[in-house]
Amino acid sequence: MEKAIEILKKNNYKVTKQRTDLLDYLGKFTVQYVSINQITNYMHTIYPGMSNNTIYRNLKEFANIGLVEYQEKDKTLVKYQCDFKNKHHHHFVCTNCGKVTELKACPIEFFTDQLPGYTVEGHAIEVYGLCADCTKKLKTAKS
Amino acid sequence: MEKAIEILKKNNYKVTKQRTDLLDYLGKFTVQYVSINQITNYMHTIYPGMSNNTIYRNLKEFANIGLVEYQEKDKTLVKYQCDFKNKHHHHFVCTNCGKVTELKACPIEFFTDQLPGYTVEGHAIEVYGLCADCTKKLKTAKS
DNA sequence: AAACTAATACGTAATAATTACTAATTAATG
DNA sequence: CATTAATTAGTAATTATTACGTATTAGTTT
Repeated sequence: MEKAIEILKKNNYKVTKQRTDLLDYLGKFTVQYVSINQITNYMHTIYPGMSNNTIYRNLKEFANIGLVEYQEKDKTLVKYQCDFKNKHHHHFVCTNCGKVTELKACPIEFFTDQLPGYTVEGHAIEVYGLCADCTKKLKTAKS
Repeated sequence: MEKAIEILKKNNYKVTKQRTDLLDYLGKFTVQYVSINQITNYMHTIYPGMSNNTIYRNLKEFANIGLVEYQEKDKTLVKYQCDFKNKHHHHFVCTNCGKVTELKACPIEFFTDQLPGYTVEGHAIEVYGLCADCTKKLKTAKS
């Protein structure tokens, strides 16, 4: 979590105990998402009166500086950054076990190529299905 | 709207006046999204006591049979199907004027190729930026 | 190390957005 | 036109998010 603290400081955010505890918790979720609701429940065990505002604001700020990623399909789910060296990437989400796999290649040219004169500023991509493990399990279950 | 009614029937959905009126209204939105909230307001002018349930359920059903498309980024926005001949496609959304442009090519192989052993069931893609018109306008505005 | 200050958090409430559920209504079928 | 299964109304509950004034605190300065 040292890296997260550094990034906070680098972006002129204060390092509060609420933030470090939130980041500590989020750090457990790098290959799966966790619901904001569950985060709130957990944080309330440490800070019983913690404001929703504080949680929502911090998650947004963390996302802005690349510490946290929201799930595209369901914005009530977030996870800790899984690749600090390549913050721009997309995810495969297993619909069975929830495991998240980072996608390396990003084919944005595919789209920019068919949009002459347009200014492409951003894009969202997310792929769903069964991870390799779940594919195996479900195949053998059928046979 | 004849086509929409046909598709409803083909999928064993009853053709109610609420549905036809809803589809009539949605039909105005093929190149831009409309908020569910605005839809509700409009429908209430025709059916003052119309239930939220009815609107949400119908929108979901319409989406399932390809009559309606949700915006990926903001699920409170929907639009009428813009391409019945190629229902699987993605959208570019102009962040300035809201205009939606259909993307033709879909590079899903890019992702399946890097996911050996996985079962890819679906994906969501959406591209954002300025459409050609808004790009021009904003360029000339600067110069 | 005390004081300062801008950022952050609290506490409470309001607002959206969505879903739930039962009774009443109605489209489609024969 | 009678039947029935699907659909809708009406009402309320739940979930998710935002708002805002006050209090607290991290980081800085004196």
